[in-house]
Amino acid sequence: MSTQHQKVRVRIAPSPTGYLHLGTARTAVYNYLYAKHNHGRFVFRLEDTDEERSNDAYTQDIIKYLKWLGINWDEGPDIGGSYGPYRQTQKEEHYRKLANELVASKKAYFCYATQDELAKLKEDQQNSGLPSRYDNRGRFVSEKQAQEYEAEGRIPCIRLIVEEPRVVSWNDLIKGPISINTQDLGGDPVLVKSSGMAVYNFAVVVDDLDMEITDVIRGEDHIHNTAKQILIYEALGKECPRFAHAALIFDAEKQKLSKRKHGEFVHISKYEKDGYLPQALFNYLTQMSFTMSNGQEIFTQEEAIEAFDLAKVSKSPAIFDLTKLNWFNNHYLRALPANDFENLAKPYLKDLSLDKYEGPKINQMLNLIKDGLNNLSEIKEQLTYFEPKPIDLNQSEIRPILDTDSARKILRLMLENVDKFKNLDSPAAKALIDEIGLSNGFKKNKELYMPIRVALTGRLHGPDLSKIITILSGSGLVQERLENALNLTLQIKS
RNA sequence: GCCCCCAUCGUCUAGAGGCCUAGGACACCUCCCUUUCACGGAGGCGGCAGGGGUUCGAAUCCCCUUGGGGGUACCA
Repeated sequence: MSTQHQKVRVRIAPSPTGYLHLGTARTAVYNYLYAKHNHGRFVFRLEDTDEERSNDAYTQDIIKYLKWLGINWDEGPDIGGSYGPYRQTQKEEHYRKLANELVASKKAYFCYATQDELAKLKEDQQNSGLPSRYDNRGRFVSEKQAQEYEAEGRIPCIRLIVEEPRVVSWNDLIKGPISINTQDLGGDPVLVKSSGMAVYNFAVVVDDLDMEITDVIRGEDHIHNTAKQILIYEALGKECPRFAHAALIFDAEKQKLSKRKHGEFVHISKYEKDGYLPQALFNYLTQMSFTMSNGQEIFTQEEAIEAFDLAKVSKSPAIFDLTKLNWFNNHYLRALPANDFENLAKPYLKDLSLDKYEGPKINQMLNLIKDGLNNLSEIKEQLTYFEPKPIDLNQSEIRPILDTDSARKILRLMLENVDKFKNLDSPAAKALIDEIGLSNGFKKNKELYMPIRVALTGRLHGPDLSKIITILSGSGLVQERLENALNLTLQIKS
């Protein structure tokens, strides 16, 4: 194949009929890695032939989030390139011209069948238990009949003549050999709609030819399209690129990820908003169906480029596993330099009333919980007890810890010494708690620490107690909460 | 219905006929670290869909069955 001597050129060709989707992103990742691995070019093109559903807001979203993921293209509608235009709607004339040439060379024909006729055909076929397909009737329309249809005002579409039966096959770079009989393709496929716009399968082939695409890497939902497209390449007298079809991404019920069923969970923007790092998502998407030979799972984009190999991409579908994504994201969050983490985390504090804290204390809070985060949107829930609001101590898990003589004693002792905690760093605060406890017969155990933790946070679990006190000190909240807890447990006693 | 693709722990996978008593990761469980949680460390649970072949030998090759998925538009 001559393509083997050419420089690799691949593309991602989304249609702007929805926000950037996990499946599209994964396909983009594969194409990008393949291009970079082979020192080739990566092209971004818009397949906007569906004028009904296309929307510029979707285009902007797709571009934004592909870039967010760290995927950059060498040519595209936004940056241009020497193989443009990169939007199909700008190539309408071009497609039509090529289709007309196919008609002139008797490889295609005008088909005057109406939507109603086709619907009737389909219905009849279904009623008689036959597979529904176009019956190629338009091939045999006489010149005279055609003129009559024209006179009637019918506007034809253009269909490709497909030889049947015949086997179309290719060696898929992911799946291996695939063969499809032309009889199963549904009849002569439309090339140009009666609206004058090229149909997806035709526009794709023309574009891939125009852009000298050497490798087409896409989802396996395109396998039958590939057979049709190979036929179009042939009719055009051109050689095909190589094809690779990746298995789809499923949900936990093994259903294809879809906007309809999964809503915003398939949108990349959802993950950005929830506080997932692009490197985590990129890493997860890459390793989901691809394993490095040494088994390494955490890797940089550079390492992925170096190792990527389509032959090692799994043939079977993978279930999108949020838990595993969380693991990756936790890893990358922890790996972030403190400054970067703080800057990324700040926006997630906006729904918390933390005005009374100074910048350094805010940063301390964030670093307190950094190691346990799956994503940034978990920050809010984990820091609520720093807000100057009352704490609910009557929860069934919490209350019994306060209602003991020993708890009342330590709370009272802490209150007596509360001023001493001001301006202490956390090791000093820890030493002071221990000193207060030990000199009053406590041991360094739950009995000493848990009532304090519960009084201050209303929770059984959380970061280091002395660090919490350090941040809370100076706000007046330590004293207020110790008093509240003590009063509560004294009330119930009397 | 018809066509195509796929089939190893719950999930993602390693495995290209002997290295497999099937390896790793996530999740889960136990223990350690520790005042709690998280992080980290050490263990554990758990799988070749079924049936026929081929072979001295099969998770690996072939066939059938079953299961899952995708496609069957003048959508992309």
